[in-house]
Amino acid sequence: MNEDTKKEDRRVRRTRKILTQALTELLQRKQVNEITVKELTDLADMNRGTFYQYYRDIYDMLEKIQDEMFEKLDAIFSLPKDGDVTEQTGPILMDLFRFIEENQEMCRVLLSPNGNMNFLHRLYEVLRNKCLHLSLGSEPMASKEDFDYRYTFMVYGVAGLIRSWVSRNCPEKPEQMAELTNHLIISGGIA
Amino acid sequence: MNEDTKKEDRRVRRTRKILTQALTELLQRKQVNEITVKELTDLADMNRGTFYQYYRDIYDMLEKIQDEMFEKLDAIFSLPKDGDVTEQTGPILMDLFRFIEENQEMCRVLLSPNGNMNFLHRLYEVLRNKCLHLSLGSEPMASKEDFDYRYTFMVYGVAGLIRSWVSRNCPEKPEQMAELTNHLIISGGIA
DNA sequence: GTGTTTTCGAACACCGTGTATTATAATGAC
DNA sequence: GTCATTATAATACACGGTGTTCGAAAACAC
Repeated sequence: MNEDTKKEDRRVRRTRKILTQALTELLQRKQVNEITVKELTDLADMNRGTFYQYYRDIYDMLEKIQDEMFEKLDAIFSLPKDGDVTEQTGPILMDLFRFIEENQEMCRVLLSPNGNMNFLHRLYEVLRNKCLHLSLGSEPMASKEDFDYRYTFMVYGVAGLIRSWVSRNCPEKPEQMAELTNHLIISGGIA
Repeated sequence: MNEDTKKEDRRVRRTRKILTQALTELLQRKQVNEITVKELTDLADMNRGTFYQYYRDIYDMLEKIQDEMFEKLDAIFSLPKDGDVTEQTGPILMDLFRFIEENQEMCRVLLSPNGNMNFLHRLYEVLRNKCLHLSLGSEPMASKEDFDYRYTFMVYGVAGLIRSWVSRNCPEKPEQMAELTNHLIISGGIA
């Protein structure tokens, strides 16, 4: 029994899981704003009042699900790595794409047109702070703003890759995507 | 009296304008899902029933506002250009950034964390189909998928530039942004 | 001015919301 | 297995926004 589960009753895990599954299913066919708590709990075959024991409303639920995802992601990036390769983006990107593949269903939904802009922004922050520490020093000269725009260009580019990948149901392997990404951000004139 | 206004009663224009202004104001301080029709029409000092004469609900309104924006944008890109410079992205990007600057308030809201993923996707489509016709043929060899990912990387990169720009209240001139963008997509290894 | 169109004010039923209460069932510790 | 604890179910409730309707008043185009 690990750190995550020991605090939770088995019923709580079950309830959260079923609710999340139901929400994922609903999000695949309609927008968040069209989803009611009643509808969700009906689909989950669950008492409506139980929902409110965990979430304030549908949006709160979606946010909490995202919180969980980014907590896990942070945990992955906080793991000690072999040797001292903290400057290498390759292995980090590998971890990233593996994680996204594992959570592709939710990622696909959240990055779709019906998705959530906040999710994209949080992904952007993670990419920027944890995955893509690049030195743009090789460029001859650039202002602070210039640097920032280049960085943004690159980070959003990677976010776009991820969106495209999951929307196609992840046909490429995470390793391939990590390699492609690495290539694009290096040969992409921003390195 | 031009094509756009002749169909509309002055009152209709006024009503639409006031409602749009009120929505823009509300969107700056709260999320879409927290906005009610009652609240909107109260702020607009307008009968609630009048709202329903034009929109089904808040989301419908937001969508129709976006429709208008992209219609205008399409119109701009359909304008005949001097000479035969259809292969040049520079002037097109200039038009694009000028348009975004003019509509920066709404763009800022729609690209913020409280924003609308559908708007980003539509922007993506416009960029891809109208603004960034690039030949990636100079690359030695690439599969169809590879090409697509590179393209996505670039287009999302530009979308990121736009988001970053409007979120800072457009400190740079549209011309500067067009130039920067042009530089990034050309020297950006994708050319 | 006249006919038309829009907005307003008011009323209405409807339904999801959020909360509370009690009873029942599942769980974990022993 | 027993027991105390905790989660879920069942039900009821008031509340408020929704979406629609109607006639009256106002604004409009000509």
